[in-house]
Amino acid sequence: MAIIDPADMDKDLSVGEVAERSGVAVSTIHFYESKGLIASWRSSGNQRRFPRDVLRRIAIIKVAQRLGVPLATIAQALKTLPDGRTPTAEDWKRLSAAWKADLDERIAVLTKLRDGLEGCIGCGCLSLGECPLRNPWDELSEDGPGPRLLDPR
Amino acid sequence: MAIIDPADMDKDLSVGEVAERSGVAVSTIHFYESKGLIASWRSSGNQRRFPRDVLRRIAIIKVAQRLGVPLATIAQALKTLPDGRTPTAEDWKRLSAAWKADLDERIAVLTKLRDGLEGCIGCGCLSLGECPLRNPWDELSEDGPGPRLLDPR
DNA sequence: TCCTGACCTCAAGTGAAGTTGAGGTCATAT
DNA sequence: ATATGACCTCAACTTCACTTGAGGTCAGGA
Repeated sequence: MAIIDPADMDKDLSVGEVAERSGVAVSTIHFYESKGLIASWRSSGNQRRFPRDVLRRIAIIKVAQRLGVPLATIAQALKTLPDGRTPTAEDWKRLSAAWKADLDERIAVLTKLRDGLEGCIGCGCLSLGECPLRNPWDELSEDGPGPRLLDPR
Repeated sequence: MAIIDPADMDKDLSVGEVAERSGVAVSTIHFYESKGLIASWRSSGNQRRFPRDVLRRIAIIKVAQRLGVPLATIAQALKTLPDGRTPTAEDWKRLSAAWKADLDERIAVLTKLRDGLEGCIGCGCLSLGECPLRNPWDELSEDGPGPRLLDPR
């Protein structure tokens, strides 16, 4: 396959074409489909055929991942989009605004952590019960009290 | 065992005592030992006995993890500390300063990402090759060019 | 007709940071 | 004497986001 005939521009895409045009591996596309992030129909020979909106969906997935959004959350979000319709700028605005809020919060958490660290570099006590670096509840609280994994990703 | 006899204050600690005083699970202590992050000797009955400096080491491990440092890196750093000697404030200063630099950089990366996102929320193009959100090399470059996982943790 | 390349499925492996479980030992309290 | 609780080892399981591999199908070109 050498040159794309303009008449084919609105044809659906094979998995290899999607891989090439989106920059993700074929296996990743299979994987995303298995997780319900994207959808396809099958050709007569049982091959996947993807509507073109899959490219935009994959773009959204990849950006969201850079923002630190887990795939399961992305899947939720993508389910709010009409099936097979290319996500509009409006859709993107809605999704990305939500993710930006998450990102803002993660930045805030890390910044507080850094400030706490700054104060503690000189101190060095690290005592459980006194050191703000060791006790998440104080100024560094992330998500309210209660037992919680200390994972500030 | 009810009240700690002050005369026992300089005794080595069992794994259960370490767990209680450090706030981590016994299984985690086993795991850290298997990874070389901490060390112990064995009692006559083949039980682990930890020198008291293990508490401070675990404190350092936990703080480093909050900062996002992987265990393998922490292990490297801890190997620069004399065996069995409680890490001094000086030691802590050295280690934490290095980790703070990492943290600063991660905050910087996320901040750039957020700014890029801000610009792109209105745009919505997401095109591979044009959108700064999709192309790590531009203003958002993390670590120089070359193929690289897009994982801004 | 045969070969090649793109595609298919399903299972298993990767790595990080542990957790869980089975089966066994040891010391002490009743 | 026995039961309890703390400890021991080793293997397998967990989650996330994929990748790798084995074995098989299908369409087009020489």
